[in-house]
Amino acid sequence: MEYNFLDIEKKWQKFWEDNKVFEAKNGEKDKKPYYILVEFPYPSGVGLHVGHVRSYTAQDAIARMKRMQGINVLYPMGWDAFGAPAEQYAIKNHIHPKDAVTENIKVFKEQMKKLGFSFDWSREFSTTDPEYYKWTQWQFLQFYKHNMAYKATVPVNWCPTCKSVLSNEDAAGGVCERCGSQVIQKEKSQWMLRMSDYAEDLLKGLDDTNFAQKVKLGQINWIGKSTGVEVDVDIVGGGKFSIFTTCIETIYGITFFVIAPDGKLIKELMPRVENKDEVLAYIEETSKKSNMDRTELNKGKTGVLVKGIKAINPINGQEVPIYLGDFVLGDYGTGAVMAVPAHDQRDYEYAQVHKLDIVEVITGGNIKEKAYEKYDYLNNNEAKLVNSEEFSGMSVLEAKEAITKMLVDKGIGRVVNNYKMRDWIFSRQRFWGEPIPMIYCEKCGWQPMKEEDLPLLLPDVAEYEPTENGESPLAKITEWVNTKCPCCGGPAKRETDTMPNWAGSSWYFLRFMDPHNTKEFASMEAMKYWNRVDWYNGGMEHTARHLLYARFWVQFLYNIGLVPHKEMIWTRVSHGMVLGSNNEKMSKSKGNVINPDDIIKEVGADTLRVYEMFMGDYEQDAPWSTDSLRGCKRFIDKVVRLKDKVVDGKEYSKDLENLIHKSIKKVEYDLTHMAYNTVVSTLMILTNAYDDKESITKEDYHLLLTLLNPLAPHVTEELNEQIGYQPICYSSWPVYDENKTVDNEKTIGVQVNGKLRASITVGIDENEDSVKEKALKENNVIKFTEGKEIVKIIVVKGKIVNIVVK
RNA sequence: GCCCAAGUGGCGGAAUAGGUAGACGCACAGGACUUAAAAUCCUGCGAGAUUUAACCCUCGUGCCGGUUCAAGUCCGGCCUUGGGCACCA
Repeated sequence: MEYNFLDIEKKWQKFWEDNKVFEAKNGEKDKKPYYILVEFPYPSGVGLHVGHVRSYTAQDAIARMKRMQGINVLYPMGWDAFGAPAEQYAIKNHIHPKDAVTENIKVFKEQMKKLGFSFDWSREFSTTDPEYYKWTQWQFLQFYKHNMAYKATVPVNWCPTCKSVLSNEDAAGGVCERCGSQVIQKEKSQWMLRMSDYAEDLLKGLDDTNFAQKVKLGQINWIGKSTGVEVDVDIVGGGKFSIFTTCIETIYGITFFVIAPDGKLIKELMPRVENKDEVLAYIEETSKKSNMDRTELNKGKTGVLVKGIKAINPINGQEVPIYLGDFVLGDYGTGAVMAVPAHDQRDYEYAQVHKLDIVEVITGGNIKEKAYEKYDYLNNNEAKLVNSEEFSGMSVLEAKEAITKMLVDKGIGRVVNNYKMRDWIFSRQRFWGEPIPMIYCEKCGWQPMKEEDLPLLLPDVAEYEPTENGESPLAKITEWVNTKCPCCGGPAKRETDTMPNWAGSSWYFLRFMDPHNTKEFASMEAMKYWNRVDWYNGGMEHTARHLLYARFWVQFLYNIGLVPHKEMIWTRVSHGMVLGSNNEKMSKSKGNVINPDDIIKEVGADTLRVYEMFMGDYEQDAPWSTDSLRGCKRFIDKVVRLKDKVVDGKEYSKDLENLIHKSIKKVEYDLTHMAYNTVVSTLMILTNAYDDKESITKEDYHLLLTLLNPLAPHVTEELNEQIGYQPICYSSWPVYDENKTVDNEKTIGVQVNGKLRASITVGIDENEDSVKEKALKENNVIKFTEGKEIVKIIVVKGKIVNIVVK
């Protein structure tokens, strides 16, 4: 029997929409609130990906089950629609990005509706809506007013051919993605957010979340805390600088210092440098290299001696040379390092290239071949200091402590933490983003716009190309740029850079709690009601950056009293990708892309949903298999056919009761533990058991349909209606009876010396002696125990018997 | 290089607290129904030996070792694949 899934799915989608079944109400007191979130998509021109279907279905299933359990579920959807692709598309096709985005959103929304996701559409918004970005801009002003936003000159990736600023992604490999020319570094004045001030709080805040461990680790790695000592170093003939090290125990091994070519220090030293030309040339060369070149090519080998200036090793007064090397970064630590070639492989290679001394200060390695590094000597209890004056003979840990203490006591050392995480570069030289609401006045400097003048709308323009010198296209619109200074009223100019894509997505989950508020970005009352995002699902690719930005944003809002928790996201989980059938990432060029629309037409949304839940471990990548999809269609068809076996009956069939209660328990547990694939297999087992019977009761059938409903909502509603029940979306989730999930009898294995030899059926409360007796009577057990001494018999109740013989 | 995850049949994968490895599905093979096909139903399906036949006979969860009455699961050491970070001092 065929069922007409296309009509059925349309019918129920309309029913849910007409009856506003999935709209969540703020402040509902009788129900527990629960906030389920999936990352809102970037509405690209290619439409929804089958990967979206996987995570949206998973969260949808939880939402549907929880609603039936009487919980007030918030499951919202919106659009993260600012960003470069829409702008590129607009440039190519000469249409306004707004129009492209509107069109794409329409397609996405239609696709989502066709999949039957139970989103609360009444809360929908796009980050590109002025009513939304008004508040993004407002929040930027709060950052500014609390001295958390500032202007700084930072190097950006610059393509000299396209005359355009590139993101790190577009400049991968040091080559412009569009035209292939060499990317260089160009200094630009940019808005920055003081995110590094929050490094420690972002680290500590993780304790107040329930993020998956790998997500936490991703955050920790990104923040990159390291504890070490900052030491002042005097320069021969006056002046000084500082270095940062995590290996202070090796300080006697210093044979040179290396300073960053892009740092401040070399600029200060310049007047005293004897080989100015050489040094300047090296600085110039470095500035041409993108970060990619600096990190990937010529690792640790390039550099130039700074002639005429020597530094003094602070611990023993030795004079050593100073080098310029591009492996030292101007914006990490102090922009200068002590080089100990004997105990750092990078310094070691550098010393070899530049023919510098290598002095061993920790025993245990073979420094003739390579550096004896931290990782190795810390794991060697025998390692002792040498060539280190009074510290010689100490263990590494003793020396670390003693040397630190001495430097601190002398006032030339400080214990400090450094973080890899930098401040957030918040400017983009792009049109399609939130305008930054700042105004520059010759007299008053940078001034924030008045809050009541927000939103600062993006103007309509005809051209989206950046200017010759890489300014945002907004710079070309003089009538928009020229304005009055909010402070003195004199002539002033607007900031023409826009915000990054990450801005709008850093707080959208707060807006969903109160999306129509015109007075605030979200009321404290609404946020207190929903409390926080209970369950946030997204791809692993966003766990580092998006999540970190969002947490930073929220922590700032918390610190100025605008949100109820310092962490507004409780659980964060990630899903695996849906790969092409060839086990590779889906892409147009590989020709392995599956379009959900085609699948819906062919087998229906319910089948697609069930298949994507069944395809494998949710957190793991899984390849697409059309054969397996058909198997899921067969399963749904079987459920449909079961209707012919239904007879009246308000109770579960006696012989199914046990399996039914077990199934309820397992489906409920697995759904909330992301074991979606076993939810499907459990329901297949139940279906097969029904199918083995001549007839089943209406109640049996209704139960199966209810359990399957979160995954396959349309067909289950239809069949449920046909047997005369009220809609499942208005029904309660079944409650299992623990007593009825337990088997009265169980078949357990009997082992002899750990090898399975027989199986016996035992009662649930059968005493140990009786079980032992049964086990020993088995023919095969006798065969293996005959003539041997029974040492002991282990009986694990309901599980196994193991007879140990000698 | 560092960090993380994962390695189980022909394939996707199951095994919730160390307790009968391979649930469920796919593919494949044989059969039933049919004029035929599709659909459906039934049977088999890790490897190997042995056998007239059958069997819980042996081996088997990436490799080597260990702990345990018992290891896919725990411990130590490797190998491979995928992902993230990467000259971070």
